[in-house]
Amino acid sequence: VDGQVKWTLAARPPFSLRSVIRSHGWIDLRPFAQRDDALAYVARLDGGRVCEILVRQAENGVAVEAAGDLDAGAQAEVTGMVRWMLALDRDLSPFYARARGEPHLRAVEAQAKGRLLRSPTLFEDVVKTILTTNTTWSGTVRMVESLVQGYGDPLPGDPDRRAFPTPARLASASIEALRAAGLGYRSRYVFQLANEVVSGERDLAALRCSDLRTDEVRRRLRSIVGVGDYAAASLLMLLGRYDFIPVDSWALKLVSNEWHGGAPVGRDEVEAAFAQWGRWKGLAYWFWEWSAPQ
DNA sequence: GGTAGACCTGGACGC
DNA sequence: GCGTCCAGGTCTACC
Repeated sequence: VDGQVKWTLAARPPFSLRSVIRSHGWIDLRPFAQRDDALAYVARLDGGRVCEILVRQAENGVAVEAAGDLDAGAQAEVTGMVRWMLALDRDLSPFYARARGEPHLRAVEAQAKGRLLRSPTLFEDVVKTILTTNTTWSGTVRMVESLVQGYGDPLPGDPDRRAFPTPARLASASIEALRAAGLGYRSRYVFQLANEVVSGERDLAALRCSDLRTDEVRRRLRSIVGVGDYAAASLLMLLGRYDFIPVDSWALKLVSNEWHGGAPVGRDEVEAAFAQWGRWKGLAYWFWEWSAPQ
């Protein structure tokens, strides 16, 4: 259509785009997509403009490409988004130092594992996380797809692709409409969160700043209706706080096979298995190379 | 502070 | 074919 802007961003080494993309399932959720070796994302910028961002591995970081004639302000906004989505500045050196002594984490440093792909806004990640609970992964993919198609702003030139819905757009929907979109009982949670954000009653952006204690961030996340222990731990991981393990049925299975001979275990056993990792507990769990076949 | 029951939905499994 | 169970859990109502 119109022009393209291309620029590069440095990452704190070691960095691997491929490892970020594979860090968890988020890449399968719209508006993320994978295009060959590139990470694609349909972004909605501040003024409401929608554009596609393409990110590729570069020498010491990533090359960013955005369609359309972005002015300096828009370009700066995209830069901020990409830095956040890929956690380009994250320093994992203490984790890597400890991981060197652990055979089950041997590969993390060499493959630059540890960064988790995240959405540009915490709102989007909270909604997506709520949509992972008590369902299958294919269900999550379907629900996010439905939300984006139904309420996201279209990409000019390719209106089948859409940005993630804004809180305002979701707040202006109805619980019934969201339920009909396939969210089931979770529609109430998404609707309420969107309304809290729009009214200013809930400041998710504030949770991104790092000077709050992890306990306090966790308390605030848990106060979102629909966010329980698992979802809060998951979101804390995305925020770079690894003190809690997102214990789901899968985690129970893994720990049971690894250390308990397949006997049923509970949340406590999962936490205990990784307690020695302290503030790196969540990462050690997430990137653990399990010895038992899954 | 801890634990049954209910909850949208669709895919997997047993009969 | 149909019922049942359960999934990357959480809420609510009761102890």
